[in-house]
Parts: sequence; C-alpha cells; structure tokens
Amino acid sequence: MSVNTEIAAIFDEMSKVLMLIGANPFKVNAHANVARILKDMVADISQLVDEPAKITAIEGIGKGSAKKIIEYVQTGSIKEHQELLDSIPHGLLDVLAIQGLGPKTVKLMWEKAGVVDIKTLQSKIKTGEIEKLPRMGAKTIQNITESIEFAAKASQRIRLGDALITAEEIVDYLRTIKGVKQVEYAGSLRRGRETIGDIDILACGTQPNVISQAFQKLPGVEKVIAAGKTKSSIRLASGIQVDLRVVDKESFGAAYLYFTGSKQHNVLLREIAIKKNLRLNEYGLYPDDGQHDKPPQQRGVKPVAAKTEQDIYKALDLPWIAPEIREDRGEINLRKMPKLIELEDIKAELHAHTIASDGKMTIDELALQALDRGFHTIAVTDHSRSSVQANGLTPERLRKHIQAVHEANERIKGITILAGSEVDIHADGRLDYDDELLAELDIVVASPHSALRQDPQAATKRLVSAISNPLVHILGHPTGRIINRREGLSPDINALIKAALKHNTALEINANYLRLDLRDIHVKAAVDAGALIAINTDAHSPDNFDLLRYGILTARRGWLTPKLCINTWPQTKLKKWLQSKR
DNA sequence: GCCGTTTTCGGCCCGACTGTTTTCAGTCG
Repeated sequence: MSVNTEIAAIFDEMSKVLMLIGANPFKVNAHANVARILKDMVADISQLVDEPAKITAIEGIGKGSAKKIIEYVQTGSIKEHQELLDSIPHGLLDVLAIQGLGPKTVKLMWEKAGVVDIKTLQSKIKTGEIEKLPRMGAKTIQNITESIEFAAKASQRIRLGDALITAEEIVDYLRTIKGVKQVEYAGSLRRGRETIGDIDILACGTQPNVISQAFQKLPGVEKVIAAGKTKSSIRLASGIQVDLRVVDKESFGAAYLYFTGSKQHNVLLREIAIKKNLRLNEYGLYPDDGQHDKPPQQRGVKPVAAKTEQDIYKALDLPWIAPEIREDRGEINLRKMPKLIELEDIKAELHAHTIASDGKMTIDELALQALDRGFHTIAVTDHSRSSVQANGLTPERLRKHIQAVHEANERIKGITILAGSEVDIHADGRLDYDDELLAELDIVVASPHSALRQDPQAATKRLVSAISNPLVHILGHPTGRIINRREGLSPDINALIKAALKHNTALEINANYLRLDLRDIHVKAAVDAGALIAINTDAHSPDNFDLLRYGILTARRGWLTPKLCINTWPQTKLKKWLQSKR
C-alpha cells in the first residue's frame, strides 16, 4: 500500500468517527475530501513534507490536514486519529457501514442500547432492546437484519465488466416496454470506473408507472428496496443493486447529468451555476428567483436549460464534458474538450496469445480475428519460459514459433502479423530471455507475473529496469493487480513514466476488466507527461477482443487522446517506432 | 476543516424515499 493510500484510509476513518460523534458535517466532509484527493494523487505525498506550502497548495487540503499528513510521514501515526478511534468502540464503524444505518441512528444505538459492533447489534435486536428506541418499528428492524445478512456475503464493489453487461441487458429489456421513449444507464458505470457500487438507470416514457413496475419485476430481482413514483431500487440475485429514475422528457438532460455524477463534479457545476445567479438540480438549470422554500420545478419556473446535457453545459459557459472525466480532476477548467480516444481509433492489437502458450487460438485464427476487427496489425506475444503455469515457451520453442508467425505473415494478406513475446520480468528486473533472442522478435511486451508482493522500492527498480531495456517496446500490465482479488505491485508510477519517456517505451493499459492496469489516474499522469500508451486486450480467445471497450473507458478516464496511443497509429508510423528499438 | 475579483468570517449542493410520525428525521446518492 502506498503512503497516499495509508493516509487516505486514516482520513476516511477520521471522517467516519467525526460523523458518529456528531461533529460539524462540513468538517466531516473536509476529511473525506482529503481522503479522496490522496487516493486520486499519483505523486507520493511523503515527498512533499519538507515543503508544507506545496501540500496546502493542493485544493481541499488546508493547514490542519497538512499538519496531520506531515505528522504521519514523520512518526507513522496521527495523534488525533488515535484519539478519535479511542473515543468510540471500534466495531461501531462496521455498524455504520450497514446500508440504511447512518450516524444518528448508530450513535443512538450505542448510547441508549449499548451496541458496540455488529454482533451486539444482532443480539440486542433479539433481546428487543433496539425496538424500544425511537423510530425503530418492525419494518426498520427487518431492513437492518437483511442489510447485515447482505453485507456479510457481498462487501465488494462490482467490476466494470460484470456491471456493464448487466446494465445493458436491463436497458435493452426496458426499451421494449410499451410507451418507453428513452432508457440509459448513468452513474459511475457511464463514467467507466473500474468498479461500481450500483447500477443507475434513467428512463422516460408516456407511462412512468408501467416502467417502474416492469423494472421491479425484472428477471433476477431478489428484493425491492424502494418503490416510489419516480425512483425505485432493486437488488438482483447477483448482489448488484439497481436504481431506476423515471423522469420527464423535458428534463432528461438534467437528470442524466445529475445521475452520471460524479458527486464532486455535480457540486462544482452547481457552484458555477450559483455564481451565475442560477440553480442546478436534477430537473434543470433554473434562474435563481430568490425563493428557496420550494424547488423551482414545483413552482412552475421555466428552466434555462434541461433537455440535454449539452444545453446545460453551454448555459454554464462550459464545453460538454465527457462522462469519463467528470471526476473533479481539473475538467471544470477546460475551455475546450480534448478529443478523447474512441474504440474506432484502435487499429492494432499488440498483446495476444495463441495455443503455443495458454491461448485458445492458432496464429491464423488470431490473425483472422484481428483482420475481422479492422486492424492493420496483430502481435503474437505468447508467454516466456518462466511462466510455466501458462505453458511459456523455451527459447527453442520460441524460435520455431517466430518462424511460424513469419510464415503466417507471408500467407495471410491484409494484416501484419508481428512475432513477439510477453516476456516475464524477474523480481530483480532481468528479463526471461537473453538480449540476443529478444532482438529476433518484432515486438517485446515485458510484464511482471511473479513476486507481485515485493515492496514498492524493489518494484520500481524492477520495472524501470525493464522499461529501460532498449529491446523492450511495451511494459505490460505494470502492477499485475487483479481487481478485488490481488493488489499487485505499488511502484512509483512517476518514476516509471520518467523512464518510459526517456527510453521511448509505451506503458500498457491492459483492457481486461479484471486488470485495467495502468489504472485511470496513472494514465492521466502519463498523458500529462506525454508518455506513450498502449491499449491491449491480452486476448487469449476470440471474444477477448471485446474487452477493448474497458481499456478505452480507462484510457478516456486518463484523458488519453489518439496521438499518444500507439495502437491508433498508421501502419508505417507503428512499424518505424517498433524498428527504432531494433 | 476549507476557502476567498462582493471574503479572514460565515458560508459550505439538492431532492426522493422510507418509516415513522401526524409534519418530519434520517439516509442515500
């Protein structure tokens, strides 16, 4: 875990405790905000402790937080954090995490019923002590019990690839309902985050009730959590929560904007609206008439803009901002929207496997699949000898494989087939084949597959060494993480970027939704520095080519434009770059 | 706790739903 992540966890925890003890909500929010900023930061905050002014220069981090950050870097802990933790039973934070339970209720349960963790909560429900508390009816207690059970079996966020498929099925289904005019998914899914908490669906049509009812009766619904006129929530048997909002056609854009988020981006938009004497909510952008007792849409006020997102951004003097970058990472200051990379820009797949190692396709099948996708180049990059579990190739087998690839390249027209390798980077930075053999390859993707628990310093040295090897073209899935399963390496990303720039090496975004590595903030740091990026599917089977969309979403979240992405280059440009390392 | 071309004090985004009340507090996004 990086220092940034460690400190972020502490600020998150302080925020939760402050919430529980009833501190000023804005103070609570300020702590949560610092945590978010640290999680989004690629640079190592501990490098800045000698210059506190540089820490407070970060928007959202003031003197108080800077002092605590410095304290942590110098001593390994924060006194106030410890004091806060000591002020409540530690298990209360788990109780707070239960859906439906907020700080007020948890505090009450603690003070009046002696609840200190989930276990005592369960026992006090049984003994009837909870129902004696105010506002604790049978229904509420039932909901709490169910939430505890649910939390026990599904505590992780859902991976992008799993959520997107589900969302598309639901959207397709709802579009068949009579009277439905428009259905879209929104939320963090539309923004393309690597994991999502729940799926947000937005719909409009002539009969809102019919849409809501169809939604509540979707195949696979396990529980209807809420069922109002315009808003309903369900939980699917798969554990995914899905929220539906039914809105009016005239305010679809405002709702789409609002439910796409991020929350932080929305707050910024509303602040801009206020400065322009306007008010923004999910119904539209309204003139501020000074009457705040009732929302404008309920008083018949005519909105300035509401129908489309474009209208609203325009009225706020902003370019339309792509959903993927609505994260409060500087997008609000854009005067012009950069032309972010799109799926159609990709013309080459530079990391794919065949039956020679652990893939399911022959060289020919792989080439035809790439041809079918409209690519001009496909790289055959099977595993190297140390990846025994993946049937990695010995030098002898690789030499024969190179020959076979070259023959296929002669035989199959309309596409360039590159003889390559996904060569293991050993723990000490050495590569799995010697330079002589690597030089025989058209393309070398160097990736870490083992020793993925080594410390950040060693990992940085290891990966920089691979990037700096003049025969290496691409650093494959740099951290080796598997989302929700394996953290992988935590190298100093800025050091990798620096080395990549110096040696003209590309950093890979592995498009497999289990990996998405580089991750979005790393891509943005690389793009800001001007480093080359590769987006590869790491295909093992034909349908793996479809994973590309997840890589594109991640790339867009990193503000990547086609220029820096080697997979978008014309054949001649790509060839020239590949040969520059030979 | 953070912030500042109406600022160093006094603000800090906005609305829906539930379950409990009998007009609303708490939670969520």
